[in-house]
Amino acid sequence: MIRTGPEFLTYIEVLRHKYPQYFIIEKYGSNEVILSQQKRYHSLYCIKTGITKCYLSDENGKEFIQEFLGEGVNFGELEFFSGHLSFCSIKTITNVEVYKISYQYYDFLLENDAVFNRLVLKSMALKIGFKAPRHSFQHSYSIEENIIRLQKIAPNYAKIFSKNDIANYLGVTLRSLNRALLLLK
Amino acid sequence: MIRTGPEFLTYIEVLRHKYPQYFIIEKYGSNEVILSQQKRYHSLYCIKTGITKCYLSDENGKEFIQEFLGEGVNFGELEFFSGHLSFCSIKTITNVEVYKISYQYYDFLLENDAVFNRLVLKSMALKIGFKAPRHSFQHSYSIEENIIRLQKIAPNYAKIFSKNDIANYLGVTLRSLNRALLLLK
DNA sequence: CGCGTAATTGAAAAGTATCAACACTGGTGG
DNA sequence: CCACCAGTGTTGATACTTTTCAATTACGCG
Repeated sequence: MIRTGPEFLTYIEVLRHKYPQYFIIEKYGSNEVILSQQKRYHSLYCIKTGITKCYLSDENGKEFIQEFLGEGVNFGELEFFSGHLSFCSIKTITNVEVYKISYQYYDFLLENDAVFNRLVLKSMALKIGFKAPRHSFQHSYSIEENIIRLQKIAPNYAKIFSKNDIANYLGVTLRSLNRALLLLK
Repeated sequence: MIRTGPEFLTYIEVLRHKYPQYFIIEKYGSNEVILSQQKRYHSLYCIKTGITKCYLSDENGKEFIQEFLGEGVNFGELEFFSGHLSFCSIKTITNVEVYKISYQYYDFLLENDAVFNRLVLKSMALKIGFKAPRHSFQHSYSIEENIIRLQKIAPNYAKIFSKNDIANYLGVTLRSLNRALLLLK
């Protein structure tokens, strides 16, 4: 449920010793926006500690949560490659530390470090593979079944996420989520 | 609605002159399965001509269409990087020609051709950026609004895709799609 | 012409959203 | 110590949307 990228994070830590000036650590409290959709940024981010949510909001202000991101997951790379504005917003859930790498240095690392390059490719492949089946599954099964699945993947999910976030993650209203939880008891 | 990758295709054609033995052309008729989900493959594919659909099917046999793929889009790369089985199935809609590149050669090109490497990264970034907002939009708006959006993006969509495919793409039943179409008249 | 597939439509059932009221909690200030 | 408040969570009633099921028609092709 919370995607992580330990392999990527480990390698970031290695690179940081070689190029310390490339990596800036930023700290956030809970409920802070790191990236806002439809804006221009100039850095890649990689989560060092903590949990964030990646979401799109529509004009009514409703959040559609794509996924929860944990340690080692990077974001901001899509915009670098595509040249587009940011696709989604990133907001912290817990306290969060991120490594921030300017696009300039990111580009350098991609060109000159084959291991890094391959890890970036792999992390993007995993990102796609993670997102795709989620919507399909949620669509094919009832809310109850989706909750059961959540409980299996992350038994402590209720302690980490607010009810609202869970509802937005499942793509249903809070009311429907509550009814489904009642039926499960 | 139909994602394409002209830039990637152009470069594939260039590479093909340099390494002709790397690229095998395969031809398919309509309604043929090129990739089947949860299987192991050993090649990357890039669409030369024609249209395919990328979908996941659940145990009831229902297809959940992720996206329609057109010229220059590649698939089979996620499995190469992640080492997982195929995420989704790919089935042709029209007649299709694909370039097939073995993972071995793909790997070689990634390591030794920086332009190719960057195009692969870009195409993956676009793939993510294309898929993400779709489910969000479909969820936030009514079926009618989604159809109107389809008509704007692809005015001739009805000539290319069956009603069933369109319903599966929008994530609704055929019955609901038909009712929405009636209401629009 | 007959067959299978695709498309259409109606009626009932199931699922979900909307709206509104109310409970619980922790923190703040009188 | 209590009253108040904001944020979060809970619940009921109703309206609306979508699915399910079933029956029927239209179309392309051997």
